[in-house]
Amino acid sequence: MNFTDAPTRVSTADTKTRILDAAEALFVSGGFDALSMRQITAAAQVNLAAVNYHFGSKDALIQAVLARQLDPLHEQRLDMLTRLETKLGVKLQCEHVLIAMFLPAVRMSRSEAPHADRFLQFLGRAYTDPSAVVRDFIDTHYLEVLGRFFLAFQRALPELSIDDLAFRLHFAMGALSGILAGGETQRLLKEFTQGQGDHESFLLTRLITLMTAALRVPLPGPQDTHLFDSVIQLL
Amino acid sequence: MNFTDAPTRVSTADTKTRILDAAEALFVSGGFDALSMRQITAAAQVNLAAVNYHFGSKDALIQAVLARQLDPLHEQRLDMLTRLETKLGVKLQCEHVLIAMFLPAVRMSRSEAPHADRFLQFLGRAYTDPSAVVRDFIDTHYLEVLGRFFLAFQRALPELSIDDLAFRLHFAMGALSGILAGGETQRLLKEFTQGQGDHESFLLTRLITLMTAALRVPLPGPQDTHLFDSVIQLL
DNA sequence: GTCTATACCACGATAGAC
DNA sequence: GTCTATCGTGGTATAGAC
Repeated sequence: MNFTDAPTRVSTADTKTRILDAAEALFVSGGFDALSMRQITAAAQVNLAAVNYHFGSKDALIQAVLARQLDPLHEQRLDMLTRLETKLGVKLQCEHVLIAMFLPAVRMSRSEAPHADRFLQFLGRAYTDPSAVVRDFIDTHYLEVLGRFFLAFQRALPELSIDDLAFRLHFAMGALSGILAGGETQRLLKEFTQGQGDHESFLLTRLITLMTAALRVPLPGPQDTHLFDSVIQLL
Repeated sequence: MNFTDAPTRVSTADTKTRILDAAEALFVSGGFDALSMRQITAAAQVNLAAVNYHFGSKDALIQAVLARQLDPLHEQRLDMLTRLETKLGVKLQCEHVLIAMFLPAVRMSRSEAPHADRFLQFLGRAYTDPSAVVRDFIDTHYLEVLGRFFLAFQRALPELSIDDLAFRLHFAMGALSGILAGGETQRLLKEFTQGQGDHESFLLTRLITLMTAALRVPLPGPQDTHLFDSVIQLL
């Protein structure tokens, strides 16, 4: 009496789920560009038109794939931030906020959910994929979470103006993307996956240290450009 | 006796140059994806097959467009770095190296070359374009220059191990991309273009301050993860 | 050597039959 | 819900004119 089949290579689940699974696997392998409707439908063993029927378009399909993985992540991020805020109150530092951003992803990759082992690979793809569809979705889908984290950063870094904080957060988030996109990704993922606590702590601390430095360093005033001007003299 | 024509909307130059100009203009407007062979050849008033004949492929064409603008930039960057190194010797700081990376772009945008005014727009596109072709070209084309700058950073930051420096440079360069890709781009470009020295100094100093902070902050040791561990306790 | 006309194949999307 | 047929557009390849 096997009404719920064990997951096999080609799932016996309904068409919609089969399409989602196939698209997700192909997306992790090669990103959005290297992914055609004909490939997806062939892998999922459904008809070419099925994607358009169930999701409306290729863009909508990839957004459904992204949402299925990112929604729980964002939930955990918000949850962890809330718990840290209530427990620490005014003692909340920007390091804590950064932890609330990074730790849930590591945690989820170790859960016992269906594709948890591939989760960090998926996350790396999603955050670094060059296609406009993926980037737009990440941005808009992040808005709510980012707004919540922005407020937390504001409280942790009251000495920064709103504009300055936005500037530096752009800087710091870009830096994270740079790390993920660069050659360090594999090493990071390996450490994240294999690390038994020590590596994880060390690497997270490392990332958070660099980010905190950029978030906390005081800016020179408009008149305080001695170094720059003196260099100009040399040229 | 006008053998050298004044630049008009549709140049009377040879086919190859006309294609390059048309592709460059369209690239600045909408990026690589929003750019088709049929659009390019129509704008350049040449046959569709001309691109393939002269450049081999659409990818090769865009690489030629990129090289025409970026080669002089890299030359100036290396030149400025060399001059700073010879003048400052062991007193070279990482701020100076960063200046050698950023200032040439600002300088070139104010030169009297044909399309100098559009240069920063072009640069913004080139460094943030999501397409794989553009990114790969930028990366590989940068390798020589980046290697040279990496050595300069090594001398300016002898306390960092090679691995650590590589990690932090990825971080810092990703941050720069984040700034360029984010909503700050327009403001930056505007300041860069309009600024008469004060704004330029201030913004460059601002960027360089954040980067220097991330490059110079000491990392906690492997055992020194108190903050992190204490936070873990809370959750 | 240059340039043109044209054919080719893969893509995403859609209408309409079943 | 599912399928087939087909459309428009993309990059590319080539035969042949000049």
